[in-house]
Amino acid sequence: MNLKQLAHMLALSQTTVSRALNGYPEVNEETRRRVMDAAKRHGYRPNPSARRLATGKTGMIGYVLPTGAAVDIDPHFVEFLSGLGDYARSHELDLVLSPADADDQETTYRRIVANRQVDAVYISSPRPVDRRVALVNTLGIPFIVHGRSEGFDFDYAFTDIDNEGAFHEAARLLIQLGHRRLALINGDDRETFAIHRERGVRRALAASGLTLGERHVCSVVMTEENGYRATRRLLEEGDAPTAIACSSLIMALGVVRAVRDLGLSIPGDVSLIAHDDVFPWLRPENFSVPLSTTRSSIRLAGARVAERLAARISGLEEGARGEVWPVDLVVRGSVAGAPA
Amino acid sequence: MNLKQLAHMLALSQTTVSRALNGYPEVNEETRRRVMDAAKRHGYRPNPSARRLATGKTGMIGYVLPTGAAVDIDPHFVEFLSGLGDYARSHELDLVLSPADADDQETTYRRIVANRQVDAVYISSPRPVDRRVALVNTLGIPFIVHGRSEGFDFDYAFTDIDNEGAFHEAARLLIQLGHRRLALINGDDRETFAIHRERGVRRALAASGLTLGERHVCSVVMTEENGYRATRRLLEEGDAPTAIACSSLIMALGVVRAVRDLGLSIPGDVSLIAHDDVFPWLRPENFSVPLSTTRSSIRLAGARVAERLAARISGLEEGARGEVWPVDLVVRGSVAGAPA
DNA sequence: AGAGTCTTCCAAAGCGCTTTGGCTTTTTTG
DNA sequence: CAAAAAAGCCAAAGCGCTTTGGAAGACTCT
Repeated sequence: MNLKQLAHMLALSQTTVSRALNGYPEVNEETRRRVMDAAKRHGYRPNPSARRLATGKTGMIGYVLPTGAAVDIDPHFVEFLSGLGDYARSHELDLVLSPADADDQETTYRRIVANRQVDAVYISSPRPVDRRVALVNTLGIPFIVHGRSEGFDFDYAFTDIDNEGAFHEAARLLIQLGHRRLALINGDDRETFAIHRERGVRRALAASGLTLGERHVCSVVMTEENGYRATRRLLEEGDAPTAIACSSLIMALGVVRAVRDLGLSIPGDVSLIAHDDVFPWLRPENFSVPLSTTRSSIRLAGARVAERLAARISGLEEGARGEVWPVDLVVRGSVAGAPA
Repeated sequence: MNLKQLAHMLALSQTTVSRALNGYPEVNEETRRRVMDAAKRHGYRPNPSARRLATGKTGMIGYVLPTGAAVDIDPHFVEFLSGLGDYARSHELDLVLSPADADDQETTYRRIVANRQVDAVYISSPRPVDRRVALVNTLGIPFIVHGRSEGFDFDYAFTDIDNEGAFHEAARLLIQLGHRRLALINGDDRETFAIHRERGVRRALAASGLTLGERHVCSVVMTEENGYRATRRLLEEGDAPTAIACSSLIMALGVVRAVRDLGLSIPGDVSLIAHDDVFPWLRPENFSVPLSTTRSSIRLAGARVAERLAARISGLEEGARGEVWPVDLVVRGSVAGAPA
């Protein structure tokens, strides 16, 4: 059933039917009702391909997915997606993932914009002066950055959490408990979130006249294994830290394992606070020693990004508004006063 | 730059240019070269929306993503996606995720087929007599099932691993080591893979005149927490098993934690074998006690599914061919002879 | 040389929708 | 009550591509 047929059976023109369906004002309310009614009764659904061609609107939001044998999609992605999808569903939006060579995403961005394959895109895991942000900004497609990039001469729209504040609070708590040697097991420090977290820790230390030892901060891909290795290294060297801040729950698993393997205990010998993105399948309260965390649901962020993208697509949101969400500090059993 | 302009500047008709570009035979080879050349030089790319409208081909493969506040996307998904994306990229295919109410995916399937939004779809985590498989089969869109459904009166194309064989081998090994009381911590037993795994274990036990105790098999969502709980329950009750087969590495984390919390050891008191889907961020060889696994890369499966979908789209693959991949049994330190 | 066959190209008709510009008819207004 | 404005509808022109049905010219064959 296409528009032509529907119009014919209503003895109206395609123009009128189209306008009635799309809520244009220049059609009699009764006519509109008739049309709407007939459309529903016959299950008429405008052909999206045709609509696309005519309007340029696709009803899809895009994401350029870096791929390659050596590229691992972050498990956070799926949780973010969960939130995004949930919102998208309620607004009849689809999500298109365009796989790209991790080293050449530009081509793909240009393609999806030039081809008008999507109405808007989002960018995740940004770095300072992220090229993707600059590119997408000049290409002129609506977009939201999940996270923050920095150092541009333009503003843009983003949704981020207060990583610096979160880790500042975490470090401050540890310092208050008497810890003097903190360590930070961080994610990839080319990404902004990691930079912000480190900054937060340093700021808290500095406020008490302390510093973050050079060997007490490390930046690794956030795997269980790397958490383990980093912790072994930290605790086996001289000048071992008495408290660790950790950028992910998955790494924290490794931290816990390493501490135990060394015959030490949490929080007796080492206090631990990790960042929790709120995975349903890995809960900090269920660690052997319940884990203190800085908590922010990445799923909620996904839903929010979708919401903002939808708003931008329909012109309800404009401008370069950035928003920063506060992060909860949840104290559980994994922190205690510094050992004597 | 569109076809019209390109044709005009070449002093050819749109027909010829279109045909030259799409490799039709009825065009002079030299003309074709000229066209190809000009197209490349001017960066001409056919508008996909227009092509879609004309041909119905979208260059996209679809996946219906169940969503909802209570729905968690399986972390396996992202790894599968990784492989899928990697292959899709090399073939200029995009992936569109259509979020659907988890309880009403049918509407979404019907929509994407009726609207011709994608050229093919894949289905994951199938159950026996899975409605999605039946639906998609009648809708007549090319599809591949990742996993297996059962009990239909028709055949279909799938790519699956030998879950039964894998768990049969694992159980057989444990039995050979003298274990008599095995337990299985399984995934959702409404899904085929879990059913197959249980069947494998039972078959191995039966071959030695043993059975799987009713309380020795459990079916849970595959989280660390559930692995922990299941293990506590298993080991604290009478008639505790001396060996555990576990359907996922994430649950195995919980198993290990529970065993340790009970003051027991692996493999001294309990032997453990888990299924490893090969996550880059969680490796069985890095468990405190290196974990024996049945191993099959879900990422490779993703790439294979993409490959088959691409083949089906271009008509290179037909029929209801199903393929079943063998699974490696990798023995590491977590298994040993049964305690006396 | 004339008929038949390829080869190579083209004009035009879709694909199904939106939107422009215009034409009636009805309502408002001075 | 005539003129102006508003309301309600339509025909037709796109959007940019593919594909059908020819047609002209080149080639083969008897």
